[in-house]
Amino acid sequence: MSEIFKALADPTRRRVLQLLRERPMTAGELAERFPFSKATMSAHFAVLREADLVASDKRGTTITYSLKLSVLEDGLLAFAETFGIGAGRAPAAATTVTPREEKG
Amino acid sequence: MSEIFKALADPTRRRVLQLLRERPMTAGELAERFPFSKATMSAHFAVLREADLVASDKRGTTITYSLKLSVLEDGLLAFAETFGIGAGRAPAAATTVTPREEKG
DNA sequence: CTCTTATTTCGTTATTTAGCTAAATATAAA
DNA sequence: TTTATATTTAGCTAAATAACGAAATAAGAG
Repeated sequence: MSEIFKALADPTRRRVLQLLRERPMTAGELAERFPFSKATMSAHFAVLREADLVASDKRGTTITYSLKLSVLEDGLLAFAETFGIGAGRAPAAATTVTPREEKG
Repeated sequence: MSEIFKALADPTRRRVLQLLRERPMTAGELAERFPFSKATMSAHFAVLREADLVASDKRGTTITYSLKLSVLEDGLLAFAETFGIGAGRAPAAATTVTPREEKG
């Protein structure tokens, strides 16, 4: 959960995800759309991979990234539901919050 | 947008929001439910305030925090809709992403 | 005014993050 | 093998973050 939100907290990474929404793209294709070095972009890709928000497919020398929309969707939905937001049946507010640490 | 996700990226802050979902609570009430100093918790509250996810009401010497659920809801929904997630009518993927910086 | 309580702010420290350049790796082509 | 291309990794710096204890602030009680 934290990893997803951390990934989404950076505008560059959000834009990468938006680009991948249109179609899968290689690391280079993505990188040239941003004013940062390829190394910096590679680090951003790593964060997105950590959060499991993208899949990477190595083909020869190029790596193609694609959006794992279902992971993003499930993550956001799961969080939203704990607040009774969105589709969920708005679980009663009485449920005491479990003050447990992440399953990390 | 970044500020909301940054606020949500920390598990302590997510738990604070969950607690506030039940009822408004003072800074002290909230703080005593966590294993951190009041100063540290105060900093977390500041981040939540920055993101406009909580309202603070000063009454005498105590400050009562309450969840601004609509801000959380609108924020998540707005983001989700750009991905065609959830309620939204799934806008066509053809829309080119605007590579603009945050309005911050 | 003084004391106590509630909360924040200040000053410090350790860790993480985002950016860079340069170097390493891996694959394909010649 | 050498060269070129695509990408990541390594090493660095500056800035941000999360934590602490101590000091400051604000307000009510005596």
